[in-house]
Amino acid sequence: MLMLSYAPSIKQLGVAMKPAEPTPQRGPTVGRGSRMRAAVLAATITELTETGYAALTVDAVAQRAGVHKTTIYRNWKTSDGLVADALAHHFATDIPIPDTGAVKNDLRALARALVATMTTSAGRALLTTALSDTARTPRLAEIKRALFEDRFRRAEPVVCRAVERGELPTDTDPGELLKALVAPIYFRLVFTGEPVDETTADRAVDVALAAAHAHALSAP
Amino acid sequence: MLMLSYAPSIKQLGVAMKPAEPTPQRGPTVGRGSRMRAAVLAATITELTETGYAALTVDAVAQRAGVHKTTIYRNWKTSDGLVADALAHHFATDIPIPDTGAVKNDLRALARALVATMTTSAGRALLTTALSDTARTPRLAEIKRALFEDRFRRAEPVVCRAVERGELPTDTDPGELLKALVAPIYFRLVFTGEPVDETTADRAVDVALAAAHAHALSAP
DNA sequence: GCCGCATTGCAACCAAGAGTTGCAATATGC
DNA sequence: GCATATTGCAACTCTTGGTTGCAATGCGGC
Repeated sequence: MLMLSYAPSIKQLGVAMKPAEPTPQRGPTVGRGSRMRAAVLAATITELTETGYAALTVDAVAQRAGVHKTTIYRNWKTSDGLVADALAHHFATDIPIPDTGAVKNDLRALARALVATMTTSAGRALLTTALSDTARTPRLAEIKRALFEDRFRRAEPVVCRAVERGELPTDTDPGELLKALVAPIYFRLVFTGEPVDETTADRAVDVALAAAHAHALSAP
Repeated sequence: MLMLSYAPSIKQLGVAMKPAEPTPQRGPTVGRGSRMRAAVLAATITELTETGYAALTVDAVAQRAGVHKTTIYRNWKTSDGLVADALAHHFATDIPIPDTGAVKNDLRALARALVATMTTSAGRALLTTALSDTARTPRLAEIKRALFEDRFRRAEPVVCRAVERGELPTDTDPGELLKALVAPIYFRLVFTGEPVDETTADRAVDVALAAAHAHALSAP
């Protein structure tokens, strides 16, 4: 399905992707292994954004990374594991939790940050990959959970503080409100394909706050 | 096995298929061709629900349908076309548009109908298939559009009638309200995997109505 | 500087699925 | 019953996923 014509300059392109900054958690092994790792993960992300998850080829990733196919198979058990590893590595940055003193500002910051990350090419690749077939690939399902659900949990204090300040009804469920906040954004990204920008984020905030004030977001 | 009937809307979707009627002037021929067709489409749905779209093989569909692989390749141009055809047939039933005289009841009927169709095994198969890789398979993208967006357009009169009755603010945008209605349902189905039932549907109605009354769903 | 060892490159494999083709068998509509 | 279109069947090619044995090379320790 994927035609791969041999390009002699691929090795030059692959190395220029990401500076070898492997963040070795264990000290001594800063050998070629980690350089290979960084190159392969970067190449995987690039391949995901360009050809998509369904058409991803291990050979293409290997050539883009300037590495042989066998090396990838020896360092990652499956191609799903490779993709999951690359996505987790690329999206490992923690979302900053705002605390401006006003719910509306805090939620706007959260929603806009979400829109910002998901409208990048890597963000779209993450969406299509995480939603592709997680039922059969536990590793991807785990990544999905980590990248979507766990971010909720970190954002819940924003809602709790608002309730304590009296800005929101006491029966407001933090998880419900956050889901009501991001659901329309994800829906547009995944289903309708409408353009999503800061206006979309701000409108989502208004909808979620209106629902909370109407006591429609109490604990289920 | 499910019995499938012909749906005239398929041809509007542009799904690649060979017309089963060699003599169109004399009505549909109920020869072996259409029996084969029905069996193959039903087998495709079953395979989708059991093994998923990514792992779908034409051979498996053929064996399940009691048909040879060649027959499928001769009647459908690509496997994507087969899947698109099967999904379009299976979900060709128009959602009934309620008109009870009260918005809340109408929206509840819509939301509950959506939940009912999407919580079946075929509904889940539709979701995972439509979200798998629509960027590279135009036919699946078209099916997605037809099955998600177009249902909105048919449901818009529900909102328009409510505005005319004075139940909703005059600045309410029908599309925005319907998107706010279904987004949390799809979000739970696709992302969080929470159990989705009629309670979820009713809560989505409350959220959407609260947002509309707060003028948060005006035209964008 | 040199050496041992782990890692990588390489080519050759195997397995499986997509898709095609020529021909025989068969059911359908007349 | 017969002509014709449709299906079954087997064999084939091509691509991709994934593995293996062996040679080559880079790394860290001395």
